Amino acid sequence: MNAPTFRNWQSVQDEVLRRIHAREWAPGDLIPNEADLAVEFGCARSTVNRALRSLAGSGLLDRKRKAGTRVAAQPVAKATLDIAVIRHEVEEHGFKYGYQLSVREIAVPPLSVSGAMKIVADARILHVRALHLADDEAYAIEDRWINTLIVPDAAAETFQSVSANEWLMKYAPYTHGEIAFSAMQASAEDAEIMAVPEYSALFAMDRLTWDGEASVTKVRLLFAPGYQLRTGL
Amino acid sequence: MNAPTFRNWQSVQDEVLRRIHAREWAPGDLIPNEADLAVEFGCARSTVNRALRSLAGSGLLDRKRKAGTRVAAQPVAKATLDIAVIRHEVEEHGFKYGYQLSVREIAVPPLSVSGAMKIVADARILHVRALHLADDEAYAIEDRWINTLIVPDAAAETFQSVSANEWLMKYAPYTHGEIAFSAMQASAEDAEIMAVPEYSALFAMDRLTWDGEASVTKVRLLFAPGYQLRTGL
DNA sequence: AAGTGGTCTAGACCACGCG
DNA sequence: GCGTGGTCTAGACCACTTA
Repeated sequence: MNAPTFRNWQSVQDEVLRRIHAREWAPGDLIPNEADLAVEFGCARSTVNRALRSLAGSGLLDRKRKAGTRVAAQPVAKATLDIAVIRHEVEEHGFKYGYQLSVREIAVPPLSVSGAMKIVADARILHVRALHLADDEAYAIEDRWINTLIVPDAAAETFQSVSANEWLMKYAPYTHGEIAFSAMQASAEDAEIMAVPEYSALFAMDRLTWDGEASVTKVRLLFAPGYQLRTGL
Repeated sequence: MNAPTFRNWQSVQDEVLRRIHAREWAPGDLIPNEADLAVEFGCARSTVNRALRSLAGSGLLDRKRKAGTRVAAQPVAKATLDIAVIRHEVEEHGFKYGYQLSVREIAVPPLSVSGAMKIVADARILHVRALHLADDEAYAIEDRWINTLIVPDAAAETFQSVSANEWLMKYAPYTHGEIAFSAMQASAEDAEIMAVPEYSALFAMDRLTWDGEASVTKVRLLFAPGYQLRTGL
């Protein structure tokens, strides 16, 4: 029954997980502090800290100075999604990637776009629409507005062979952004482009990225029916 | 031009971000090793390590032993989603939460379910269907199968006042799981339950959780039209 | 006021994986 | 082989928060 010593932070983490799982530490319970656990586990406090901090990061523990560490009563599952360049996503699934540019214009965006991007309502910026294909079938429609005041280089790009999706990832760094997922009915136009029935349910991903205070780009990706965004828990 | 010293790992991280952003370190570039950076920044190597490890975790750097640290050429954006209990989600938006159980039965699941859960095809397990409401309007339909071999306590729960969604979060720990998001057309039945037009586009979240080798529960949540899953980047 | 987690340090050893 | 990141240690100081 003598505890083996734990030699690395992952084994400490595993042991903590085991105790939570075995209900030795039930949801809501206060667990021993780092110093005590370090003694018990036979390792340095920083090792315990690393393990517990990581678990707190994944939502399983709630930590507060002075108050101590508690097992989360209602663990909020944290799922991490990897949002890659579409071409890579398609090729990783073993399909042939295709790309068709349909619109490239300098235009005044709708108010919903200029408002979200915090640019003056009558500013003319770059608008790009394109279709991404997997094995010659529609994969996703990209509808994007690019703030050419912030990314002037984009104005020189034709986006005929390299998608804006890919180009921006490489040449337009951002400091932060927002992303939203939803389900949308295909418009008549979208349905025709994708060659799917009208009112099909499409998976929508809306992204808005910022460079400091200035918006970089706003994009809506509409994925063909059947698309799934997956990850582990 | 004399470099200020960096006193904590976040300021080191900010400086590294600045350099990447300013293209002093371009995508694909090899950056100095930890020891050198520690000297330059006037801090301990472990501080630099913490900063770089964190950036690698968010996909902005690629690190390999011996090969060193490179700025990611195609940064894969990592978005972290917080999947909370539905009741909390609704209440946080300021709505009144409601819940209606519609089905609670012991039944043989369809093959798609028993297959995914890796249970024998004719096993009878617990099936629950329920509607979650926000301000008396349909918010989400929950359709869930619970492996009562693994979670025997669930068989004693009526789920009449506490949703399975909430109960399981508290009493059925899991070691890992999978989650998938997609868009689906509302079936006639779903549309009626939610009081929305047939074929509306619904946001679907499928989750399957495991306790070691055994499946715990499989759930599909269908969210009413308009639902958005949001997060930062 | 005092206990807790958050972080930094300086040094050390190790595992991986290029060359 | 050997340079790199990955990690551990023992000790220290600090910031936050609760009692």
